[in-house]
Amino acid sequence: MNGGDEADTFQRFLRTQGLKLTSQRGAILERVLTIRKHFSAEELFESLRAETQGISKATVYRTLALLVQAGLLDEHDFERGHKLYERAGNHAHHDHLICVSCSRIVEFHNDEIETLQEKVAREHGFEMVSHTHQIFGVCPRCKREGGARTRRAASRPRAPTHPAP
Amino acid sequence: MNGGDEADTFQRFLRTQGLKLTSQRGAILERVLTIRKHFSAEELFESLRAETQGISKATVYRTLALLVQAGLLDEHDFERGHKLYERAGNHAHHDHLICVSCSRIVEFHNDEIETLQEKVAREHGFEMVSHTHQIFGVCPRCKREGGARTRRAASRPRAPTHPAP
DNA sequence: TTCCGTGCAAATGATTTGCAGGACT
DNA sequence: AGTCCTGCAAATCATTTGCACGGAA
Repeated sequence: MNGGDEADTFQRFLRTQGLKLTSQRGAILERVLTIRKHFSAEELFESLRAETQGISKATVYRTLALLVQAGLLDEHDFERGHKLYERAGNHAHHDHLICVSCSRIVEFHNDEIETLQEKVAREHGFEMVSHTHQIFGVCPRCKREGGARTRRAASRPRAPTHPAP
Repeated sequence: MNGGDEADTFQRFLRTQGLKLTSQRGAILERVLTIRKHFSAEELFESLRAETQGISKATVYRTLALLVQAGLLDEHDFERGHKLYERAGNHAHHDHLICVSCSRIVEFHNDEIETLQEKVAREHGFEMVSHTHQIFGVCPRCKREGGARTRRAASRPRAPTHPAP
C-alpha cells in the first residue's frame, strides 16, 4: 500500500497489456501518489509541467486512463465536463459530501446505506456493479462564514444537478 | 399536476423573471410534458424538428434551462457530457438504477437511505441541499439475454465512473 | 416602441485522436 | 527491427454565446 507497491502494480498491469513503463508514466504515477486530495487532469498537468522537463497534456490524459484501468485511481464525475481523480485502494470504499458553496469534498462511508443499496438493486432484479452517491450541502465552515468562500470553481454557481429531496 | 397546471407554472415563472411565453417555449413545454422517460436535449430537438416548423437547438437548450429553473424538469448527469432531463413533480423524489449493459434507467426510492443520508450529512456538519445516487448494475433482461442489447449508447463501453464497492 | 427571443454560426472547454519522429526491448 | 510512445495540433461533442433581425407586451 506504499508507493513501491503501487509502482509494482502499475508495472505489472502495463506488462499484461504489452505496454511499457516510460519515464513520463513513472513521473505521473509518482506525482499522483503524493496527492492526497481529489485532482483534475489539468491540475496534475500543471503540477508536472513545472518540474519534470515537461509532459504533454495528452500523455497526462492517456496515463490517467491507464492508472484507472490498473485500479490505482478512481475517477469521479462531480462536476459536468470535469473529471476528478483520487488514489484508490488506500482508503476503503467511500462516497462524497460536496459543499455547494466552496466545493470542498468530504468522504463518507455508511455501511447501512451500502447494504440498502444492494438490497434495492436486488429487489429490482439488478446485479449491482458499482454506484455513485453524492450528497450536496453547505459545509460547516461555509455555514459559519456565510458561504462566500470559493476553493475551486464555485464561481459559476452550478445549480446542483439534482432536485432537493 | 396536469399539463394545464404546468403551463401555468411556467407562465408564472417566466413572468416573475420578466420573460415571455413564446410559441417556441410553449411548444417545447408541451412536448416535454408528453415524454415519459428521460430524454436529452438532442432527442428533444430531433423530436421537435420534425413537426413544429423548426425550433433551433439553441432555443431548446435555453428553454430546458428555464424549465429546470422553473422546477418543471429535473436534470441528471448520468453519462459524462450528456445531460438527461425528466419531468419533475409528477413522481415523488427518486434515484436511479442504471443498467451497465443496455443503459436502461429504473427509478427507485428508499426511505431508509434518504434518512441515512440526512444523518450522514448532519454528522459531518453539512446542511444537506440535494443528492445524487446512482446504482449501476446489470438489469434482469440483460442478465437473461447475455447483455449484448443496447438501448442507448452503451456502445462505447463507458467504464462505470466508480470503483466497485 | 422597446426589450426579449430566436436562429445561425462561431466559440467553448475538457477530453481525444491522427500523425511523424523517438525510444525501449 | 519492431513496437510502443510522446508531443503537437487538429478534431470531437455537448453545450453556450454573440449578433442582428423579428416579435410580443
